[in-house]
Amino acid sequence: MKQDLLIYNTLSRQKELFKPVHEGHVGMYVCGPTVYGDGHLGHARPAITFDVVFRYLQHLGYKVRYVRNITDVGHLEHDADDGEDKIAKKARLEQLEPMEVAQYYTNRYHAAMDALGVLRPSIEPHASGHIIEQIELVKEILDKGLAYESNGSVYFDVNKYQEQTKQYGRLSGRVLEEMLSTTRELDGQEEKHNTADFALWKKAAPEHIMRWPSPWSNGFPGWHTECTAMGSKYLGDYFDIHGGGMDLIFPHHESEIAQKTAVCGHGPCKYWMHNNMITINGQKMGKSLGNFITLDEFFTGSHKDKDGNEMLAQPYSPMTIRFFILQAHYRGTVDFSNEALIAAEKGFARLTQAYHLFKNLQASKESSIDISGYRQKCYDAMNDDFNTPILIAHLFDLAKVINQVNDHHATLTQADIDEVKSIFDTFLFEILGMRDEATSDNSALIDGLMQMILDIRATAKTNKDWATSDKIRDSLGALGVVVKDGKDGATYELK
RNA sequence: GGUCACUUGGCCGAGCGGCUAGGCACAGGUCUGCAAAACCUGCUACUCCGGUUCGAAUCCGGAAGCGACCUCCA
Repeated sequence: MKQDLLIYNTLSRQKELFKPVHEGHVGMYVCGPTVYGDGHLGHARPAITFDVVFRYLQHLGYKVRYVRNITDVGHLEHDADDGEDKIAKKARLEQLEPMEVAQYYTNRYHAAMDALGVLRPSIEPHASGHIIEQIELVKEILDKGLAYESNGSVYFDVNKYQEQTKQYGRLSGRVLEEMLSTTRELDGQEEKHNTADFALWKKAAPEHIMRWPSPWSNGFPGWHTECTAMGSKYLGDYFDIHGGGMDLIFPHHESEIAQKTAVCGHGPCKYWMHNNMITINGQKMGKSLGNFITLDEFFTGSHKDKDGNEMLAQPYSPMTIRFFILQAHYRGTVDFSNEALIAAEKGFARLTQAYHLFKNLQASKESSIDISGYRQKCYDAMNDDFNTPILIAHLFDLAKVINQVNDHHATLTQADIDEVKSIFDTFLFEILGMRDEATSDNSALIDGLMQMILDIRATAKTNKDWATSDKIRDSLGALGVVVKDGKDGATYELK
């Protein structure tokens, strides 16, 4: 089935019809985590957003190479003049090897992403493993005359680049002249010819332990070189989609475009996609503000803010977090609140409970509801710049249909039942990547046991032995099994 | 200070000029031994002020509020 997919391109600030650079193939690069701390809710957003993009493109039949990097070097500490690597600083504090710290947090990141149902990318390159490629990139930019060496560091010459290309600021909508007049005074700027210039290579201070030899100094690569170098290496000089959080548009992605354009004469990709932020009390959740809640804290339900107040009313399962994020469009902000999370949890439970009804849904000769348009409506939602909230609304409509059939308020033919189930399988599980948390390896056994127990309870009810029937229900309830009496007997749900 | 977004019912959240999503919460009802679930019904909103239009939450102008970026950040 051919689907016309529209993607909002930050570069043009409008939705564009997606046409891959190479027919049938898609190259996608997404900025991954800096592994020097636990992932928080903000990290879940791009991971889940682009996971859905990845899944949907594959569903449409594209062969997708998805690259998401691990940043384990290069980003400077807050006091940028120290020239001290974030990883190195944390490592010294904890008396660990820098790479040990990076590995530790990489493992924890992977565990959290697995729990959230985020598929592993095709390639997950580490910045530290691509120092040579980054040095080569710096050399090329120097050869083009668009960078200069200064005291062992190398800086990108933004002014000169701008004279030649007029491209700087195109992605972020910035005007260079204005920036030059409004940029704040920063320490350690004396090496730069201009405040807008950015580092391609940084000379390491003596105490800096993460360092590599280069033609200019023992040091480390600049903030933006890894994505340019690794993107080119694995996806070529011009690939399809580059993604990341909106806060990376400037300076990170603007600089990436500058670096790539300096070398190739054009930017790295055709479509730039940016997810919006998650806010907490209306403010961006972020490291610098110290108002973030880690994913593990969500899963366990315990997080104290700086005043010692418990922020989480209860634990939230990974699927609740995922559903919460997917219920908003990726370009809008999402405000964290317990109320919204609980609503997401209940909403998703509604969908899974409806899904569980498929196995004992009775087919009829005729369908009283026309469900023929739903599959395409679901595609239409996804095709409109990955409008997952609309898709979910359609699934809720179908859940209602299922419940109506189950209550004999509506009828569906077997073919229509199969179609609805197929839509759920395709869109809820395959594309949105939701996982049915009630299913487990023991589900067949549990199912058998539960049928037996419910049988006994039905007998008790027939005998009007309410004491026994209530005892069974209460005991199961204590174990987290909800008994639901219906017209055609009882069913159960694992909580 | 500069640039760019956003402001929808009790809460979350779609919407891209007319038919006024969806979820959660709430209220009434059906079913039930009771409860829960499900189903039915109700609740009808677009920050403000102008303008364009037969018609605007939706387009244009202005105001207010809030946020992001300009500095590591998803």
